[in-house]
Amino acid sequence: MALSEKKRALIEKIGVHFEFKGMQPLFGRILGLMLVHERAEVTFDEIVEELNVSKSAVSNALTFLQATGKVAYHTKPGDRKRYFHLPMKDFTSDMEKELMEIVKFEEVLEEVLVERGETNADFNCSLKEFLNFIKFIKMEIPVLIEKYKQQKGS
Amino acid sequence: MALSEKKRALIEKIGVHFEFKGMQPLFGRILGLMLVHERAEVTFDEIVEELNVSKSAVSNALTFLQATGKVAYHTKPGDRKRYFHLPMKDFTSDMEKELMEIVKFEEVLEEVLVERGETNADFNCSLKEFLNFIKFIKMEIPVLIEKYKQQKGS
DNA sequence: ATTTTGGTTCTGTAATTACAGAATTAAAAA
DNA sequence: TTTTTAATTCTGTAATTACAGAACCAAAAT
Repeated sequence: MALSEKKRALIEKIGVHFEFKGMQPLFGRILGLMLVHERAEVTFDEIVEELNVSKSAVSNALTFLQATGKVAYHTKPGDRKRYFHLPMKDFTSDMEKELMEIVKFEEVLEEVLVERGETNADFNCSLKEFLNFIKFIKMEIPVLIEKYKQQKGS
Repeated sequence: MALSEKKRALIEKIGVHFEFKGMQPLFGRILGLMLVHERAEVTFDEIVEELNVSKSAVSNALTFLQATGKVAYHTKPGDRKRYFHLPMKDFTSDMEKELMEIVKFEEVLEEVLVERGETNADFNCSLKEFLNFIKFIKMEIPVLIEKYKQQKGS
């Protein structure tokens, strides 16, 4: 299955996307390959061949991606290969985690506020406002996601 | 102004937080210093001394942090120094940008869907569902932030 | 006019990252 | 039993990152 030029370009684009999120380049490209691949699943060797990388790199990448829940695999009867794929079932909770990661800063800011003296009332006030805002977002994100699930179900 | 041990620890913690977001360690520690500092503003030299880093490192960091809008400075009459600080006014739009960054993936996924054939209806369907979800979140985030502003104003 | 202050820019480097390649292993096939 | 397949693990390395240090520069103070 030779990939089209367009698909190859997309894999690179997806790779860059995940690289921006702190992942190693190859890790993101593997996710990209799974996304654009017709079967939406790839074997170890297919990754090696399509992306032109070493087996060691693929092995490390798959170990990491599986450990972090980004990738899973299934097997087929009478076939020794593993078929790696994206676990698409629960993307909502994935997204929720990502969104909540941003508001994690709340905890640190709370500590900052405790540690700060009273000499700079203006700044302390801004900080408190910011904290209120973060807390608001933190509370509303799960509500938002629940709202989506409701709407979808109806 | 000698910083307390607790504040120093907090600076490191904040540094790690921003390092996780892809920033250089020092960049995050400078933001941390500004957060815990009583005056909530620091001079170039104060950064050098409190964080025990070179002037070049501080210069580079401040250039970057100002370019990306994370840091600003003001001056004082009869004082040549710049007083660097966090621009706390518009943290809501900062947060909005961060949240919207996550849903940027929508654009790439849309391209993926266009490029995929019809052979894997199941996967394509999951992809479409995921896209719907991302679009929903993308639409609702600005609404959420507006809601906060309303509530605060009243 | 020269020195000092506040900061920048350039050059080098230790440490880390992101792999490649070879050796290795474990299970299944021949 | 030997060989093949599917993957892992270990070792090395090119490239990049995150700084330090020194030289430099411009404006203000002396």
